[in-house]
Amino acid sequence: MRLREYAVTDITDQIQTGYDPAVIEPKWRARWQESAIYKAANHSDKPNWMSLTMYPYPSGVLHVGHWFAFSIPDVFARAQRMRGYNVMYPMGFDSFGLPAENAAIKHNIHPAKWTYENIDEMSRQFDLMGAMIDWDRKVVTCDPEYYKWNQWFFLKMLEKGLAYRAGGSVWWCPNDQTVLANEQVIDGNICERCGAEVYKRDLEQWYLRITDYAEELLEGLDGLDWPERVKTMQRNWIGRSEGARLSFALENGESLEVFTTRPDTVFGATFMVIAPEHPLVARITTDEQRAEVDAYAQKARTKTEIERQSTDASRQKSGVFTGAYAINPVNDARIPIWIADYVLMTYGTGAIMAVPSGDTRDFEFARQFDLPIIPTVQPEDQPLLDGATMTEAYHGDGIVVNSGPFDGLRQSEALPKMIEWLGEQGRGTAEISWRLRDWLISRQRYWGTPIPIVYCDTCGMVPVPEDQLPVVLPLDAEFKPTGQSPLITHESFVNTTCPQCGGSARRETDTMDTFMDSSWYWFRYASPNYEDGPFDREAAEQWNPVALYCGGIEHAILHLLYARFFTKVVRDLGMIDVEEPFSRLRNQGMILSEDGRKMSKSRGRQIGPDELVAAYGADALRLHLMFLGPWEQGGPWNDRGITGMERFIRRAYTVVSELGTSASGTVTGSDAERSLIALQHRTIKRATDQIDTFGFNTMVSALIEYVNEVMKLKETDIITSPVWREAVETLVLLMAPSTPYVAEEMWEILGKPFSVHQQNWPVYDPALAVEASIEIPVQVNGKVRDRIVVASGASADEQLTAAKALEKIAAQIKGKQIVKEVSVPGRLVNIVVK
RNA sequence: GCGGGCGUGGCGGAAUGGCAGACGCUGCGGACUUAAACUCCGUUGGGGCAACCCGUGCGGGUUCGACUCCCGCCGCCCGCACCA
Repeated sequence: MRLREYAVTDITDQIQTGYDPAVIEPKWRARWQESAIYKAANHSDKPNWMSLTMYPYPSGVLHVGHWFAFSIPDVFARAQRMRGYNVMYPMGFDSFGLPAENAAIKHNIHPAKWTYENIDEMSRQFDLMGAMIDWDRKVVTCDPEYYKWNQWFFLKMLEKGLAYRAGGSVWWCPNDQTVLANEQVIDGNICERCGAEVYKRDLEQWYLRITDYAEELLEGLDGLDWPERVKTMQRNWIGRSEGARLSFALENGESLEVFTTRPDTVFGATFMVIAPEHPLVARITTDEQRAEVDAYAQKARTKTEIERQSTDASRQKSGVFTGAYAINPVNDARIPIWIADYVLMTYGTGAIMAVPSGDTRDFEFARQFDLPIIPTVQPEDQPLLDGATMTEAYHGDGIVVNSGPFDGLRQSEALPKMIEWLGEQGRGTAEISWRLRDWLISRQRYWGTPIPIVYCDTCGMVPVPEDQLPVVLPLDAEFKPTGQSPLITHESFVNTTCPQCGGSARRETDTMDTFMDSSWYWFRYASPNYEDGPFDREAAEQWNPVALYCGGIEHAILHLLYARFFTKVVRDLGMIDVEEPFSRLRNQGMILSEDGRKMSKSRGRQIGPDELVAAYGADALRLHLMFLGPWEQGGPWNDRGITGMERFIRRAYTVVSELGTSASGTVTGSDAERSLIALQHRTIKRATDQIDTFGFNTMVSALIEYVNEVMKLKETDIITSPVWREAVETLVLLMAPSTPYVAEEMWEILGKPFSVHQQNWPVYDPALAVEASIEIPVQVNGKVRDRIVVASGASADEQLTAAKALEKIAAQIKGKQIVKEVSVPGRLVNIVVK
């Protein structure tokens, strides 16, 4: 209804220009739907190209940030289609998740109702945008037909030992009332979703063994055309460290295992540090030290992770001696064992050998508690290091000292030899340590996929058989946040029979992390209604790996790492032969509100596209979003420039409308014609190149410049030439991906058959792009003093001669000595004088 | 602390080592109009009447020529961060 309102105020305007988005946009939207031109067949004589964009959460309405994220990939998809690909631009909704549940609690509306209503509204807005979405492939993850396959994947992973249940210390969000995966905790202790402070709890939960694929997930990054930033973030997260595991004998007969990346410095290990939570602590602490150790361990437990890991300069190392000693395996030195909170139980073995001469943290600790320091690497060309006087640790290369048989070697040579030697002695082995932890997928919430497990009093934990899937999420549950899954109180869901013995049993009531849903959804697009599995292999092979994936940087680790993991699991299940899901990744920047802050719904800072579409049309809004700046950069929203885009469209529309039958003359081969052809081909090249490099802002510039030039020519004789017609047709074709509605309208005005979106992209011909003559600058001492017009293809000498003949140049060089003459054909002339 | 990115008019931004500020917005002047809006034309980095001079965060360097490359700073943003 809103769409109509604008016509009243701008009615005179339309009479003048004829361009009326309020009329043409609904017209073509209906036509596209009727003719189903955006349906992507799985098979075609053209190469397939899936242009995937991270599907949205159905939060309610699309704001301009969504348009930014979705309309620009649409431009790309449309261009790819015109360039000869069979393009699929699918869309779906990531529709399980907390906001639905929160809305339910707050507004007393069922999550399902809320979710499906939002999906309807957002689908409408996608259509408003003019996106070439093939809705027949829509994926909605809260549909039982979809989440059934989440459960199926879970069971397959269980069979393969990739899913397991285990107890442990896990992150708990008191606001969302659920546990979280490590990846969902940011800045040490903040919930990625809601921003609340999270803390650790000991709970038994379901995990997926993503660590089995750590090596492959790391190596696979090298071959991907992804932003370097994202790859770096994943590498950091996976955190591979090469080193060795060493075993230190204890005086009670046990041994203490440590992981170190610097086994070459083991001769400099003067004490050990173990995490306060380390299980050995209780057994090795001496009676005299016990009170102090217990007090420290207790204090460490209550500290938040962020406090413990803070590296503030003000913060000093703390720790307590256990009273126990370990034996350094290489020199039998008796060294004290301390506990300190700078050693984390969650990394390595939870214990370290401390080498204060080579590690900054150990150095600080040694100085703090007056522990000995023995240098093991002597930097070359520097005074001899002395443990008593060193002011900081040295971790560079140098000559090995104080290390028995290794003295005199270079540190870099000693490292592998030392590992080998330790191995021979049975005191250590080369080892690789990872920062990556297994993926915790249990959530104590309602609006998610039920985990298909049954607990039977006699059989224990029993997976729900495949043929009984899906385990349907009951719609009549009480979904209030209690810290337990709301399903617990749903008697008819919980109480079931054991699939093995038929006796009474209880269902698992936790649901899955919604990142499960998004870890394979794009496979589903290939065969969205397939019933014999998550996807039809043959169909999926037509579209995978995904040629282009667009989405926000915020998923650099979370979703993108999980999706890569799932792909490798799917491959190992023999379901499809794909190594990596997304060959090419591009991240859009974030559109902020006008005051530069995040466009959050709760703070009312969302800018809705409907009003803008009503006022300017979807085409103008699409152009405006393209033109804001580099797509990968984003920035604060403003609508100031949108009128410029509207003007551009009107000009194009005017040129097309006035073409008529004027261009029915013959080609004369005039300079004007040649010049227009050259302009046309240069513009084709610019537009084409800029699509490939995601330079959509400069692509729009190229189109605007083209229209502006063409507008000028409209007043000349050239409009009788067929060259003119071709130039105008090219304009419409080049505009088609960016402004799909008006391009379609203009194509019709030109008398061309439906649809402009099924035409071929104009082909650039370098030979035709050359102008007869060009203007180049003439510099004296690097400063532009004048310009000359030369025939294109003029030689360096010809340019120079012409330049010197210029009055201004002659004046500049008069009475001076020419030191050097630079003449670059087609670029410039520079005369250096003194 | 480590890693990455960025710094250009009033604003968004553009520039394979070759005319800095394309393109758009805004502003200013004009045409059209009874008037306004729309549209169209011109103009719009600073200084100067002009010739010219100064200008891409700061300081050096390489080069005939540097926003671009190199070295050293300053500032902002992002990621990682006691990971052994």
